This record gives sequence, structure tokens and C-alpha cells, in this order.
Amino acid sequence: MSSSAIPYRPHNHSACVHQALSDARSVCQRQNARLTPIRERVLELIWQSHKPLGAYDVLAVLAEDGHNAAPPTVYRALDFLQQYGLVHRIASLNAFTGCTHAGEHHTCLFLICRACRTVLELTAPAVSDAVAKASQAEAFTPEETIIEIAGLCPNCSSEPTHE
Amino acid sequence: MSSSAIPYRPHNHSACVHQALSDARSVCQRQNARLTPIRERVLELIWQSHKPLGAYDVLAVLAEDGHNAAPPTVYRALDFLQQYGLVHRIASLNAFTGCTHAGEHHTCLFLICRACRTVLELTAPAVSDAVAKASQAEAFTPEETIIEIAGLCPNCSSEPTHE
DNA sequence: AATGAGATGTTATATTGTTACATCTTTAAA
DNA sequence: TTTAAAGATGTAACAATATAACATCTCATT
Ligand SMILES: [Zn+2]
Ligand SMILES: [Zn+2]
Ligand SMILES: [Zn+2]
Ligand SMILES: [Zn+2]
Repeated sequence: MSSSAIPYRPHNHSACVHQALSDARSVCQRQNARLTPIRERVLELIWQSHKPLGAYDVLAVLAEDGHNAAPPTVYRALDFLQQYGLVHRIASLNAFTGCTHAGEHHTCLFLICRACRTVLELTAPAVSDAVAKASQAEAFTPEETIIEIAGLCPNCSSEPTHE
Repeated sequence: MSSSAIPYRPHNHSACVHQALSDARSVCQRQNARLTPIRERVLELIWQSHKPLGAYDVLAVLAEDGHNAAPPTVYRALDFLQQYGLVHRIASLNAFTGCTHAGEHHTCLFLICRACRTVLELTAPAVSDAVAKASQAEAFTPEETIIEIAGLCPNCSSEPTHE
């Protein structure tokens, strides 16, 4: 049995953030994209934890920053970050999470804890292959695949659900 | 090679609707749930085609019906229908589609055409199994799985994308 | 310095979904 | 058959999420 994935155990999270920002800088540099201060700040906020953040949550923090931002500011930054594979949108939560495979081409899968809201992003070739086969069997040409699994993370499933 | 799935080819769609309503009646009867006129009408509207319908689209048709409905009316009916497995919500579209496996326990997968918006619902055991294994490998307890694949259906991929 | 593309500011609005509470309907018990 | 409880619907207001449209600014290149 492998040990828990990073988001599920105590870790030096500022290292996660630092790594993410550093990766983002190189991804953008390589592609000649401008990681402006706002975009970088939004990315940093999205990475503030392994729990996805809503656009309006980001907006609220920017306001605390003293930045007089309106929704388009945030949505534009998020669009940019998505476009360069730096964040993912979780459709079932209307929220955004930092991509843990920035720069790599990948079809990913999200394990979303309904109790603590922690999200783990995985790449699961077996899943991707099965999806590709299922599509092919229907002569369907897949372009974007969303796989979101809600449930209980190891930490939360070991505790009794408070009810 | 099997022939195209129903939603992808011309077919007697009123038979789809009739079947869906009939299935719904028996599902509800079996579970002692009340398929009231509003609920049945909403289900019928959702089934008006194999393209998902937004809650406010449903609302608009109810208004045309002369029914003076407000959003909660529609959302309640949709909640009911989801609860009894008669419709699914497509998270990536904020829209609803009739379940083609009403009454059966199933984890399904949606093939969503970005051109004609037709949705095909599939059960793909290979995908479900792969998802279950991936979850298990992380000691995650899955409860709800969403798999939505956007792309081009056979009809639309054979035509040139107008651009 | 002039230009143009990209980025941001700003205001307003669209879209999707919920809360809260009143009223009506159905069911089933008294 | 009244009555009470549960379930379903009506209604108004509102919350949450996202976009449109247009003005302005910044920065790299001429
Ligand atoms: Zn971390
Ligand atoms: Zn958890
Ligand atoms: Zn049909
Ligand atoms: Zn199509």
C-alpha cells in the first residue's frame, strides 16, 4: 500500500505553492505568455490550499488586497490560467483548483472529498483508455473529458461522518 | 461495427418520449412516489429531444403552457426526477437530460456533441471499473461519479466544422 | 515618439440556482 | 367524516456564478 497522496497528509504546503508558481513562470516563458501580477496573484490564491476556490472567493481576497477588482478581472485571469493548463475548473463545484501537472498534456480525474473538500488530481491511463474506447465504440470524437468523483478522502472516511 | 446509437440517427422520437414516461410511471409507482402533473410535464419537456435542456428553458415552455411557474417549481420537479433516476444533470452544461436507464442502478457516462449538442448516455463497465480502481488506489471512497465527454458525434464529425 | 496588440478597468446585465414562507392537496388516522 | 400531518406547489425576494460591451491603460516594436 502506497502512502497517502500529498494533499491528504500534512506537508510543507508553501513548497506546493512555490513549486506551482515556479512551474507557471516557466510554462509561460516557454510559450511567450505574460504571467502578469494579477494572473500570478490569482494563481497563488487558487493554490492557497488543496481545496478549490470559487471565482468570487478569489475576488474577495483581491478586494482584501486593496485591489479594486470586478468579476471580469478574475474570470479573465482564470481563463488565462486554464488556457495554459495552470488551473482546472471543477464543473460540479463551480470552482477552480491548481493543476498539479502543469505543462504536461494530460487527461485528469478529480477525487473530491465532500467532507473536507480537498481535491486530488490524478492521471489514470486506465480510465483514459477506457473512455477513449467507449467513445470510439460510438464513433464519437472526444475532445474534452471531465471526470469528477465525489466521495470521502482517506482522512474523512476514517472519521465518523458527523450527523 | 455496430450501427449508430439511437440519438444519432433518425428515429421515432415520440416512441422515446412515450417509453420514458411509461418507465417513469412504473418507477414511481414501485417506489410509492408521486409523479404529479407538473413533474410529468417537466420530464416530458426534458425528453423533447436528445439535447439537454436548461431549467430556465423548461420554465419558458411551462410559461407558454399557460402555467404561471417560478424557478422553484422547475428546480423542485428536476430534483424529484433526479432523485428517482429519471433525469441527469450535465454539470458542464448546467442542463438536464432524460435518463435512458431509468430504474437501473448505473454509473453512466455522457458523450456530448459540441456541434449539435446531442447527448448519448452510456454505461461503460470498463470505465467504472477503472475509476473504482483509481479511487481505491488512493484510499478514496467514491460516492458520485461524473463523466462528461465533449467532442463531436458521428454525424457532426463527418461534416466539416463550419468556420 | 507613434503604433498596435494585449491586458485591465468599469458598468451593467445575463444566467443559474436558492431561501423563506404562505397556501393548497393528498393521505391516513381519529 | 372531520382532522391532522405530510407532501406538494405558489410566490417573492434574493444569492451565486458568469458574461457583454466599451473605455482605458501598458508594453513591446517600429
Ligand atoms: Zn500542498
Ligand atoms: Zn476529506
Ligand atoms: Zn429519441
Ligand atoms: Zn453532433
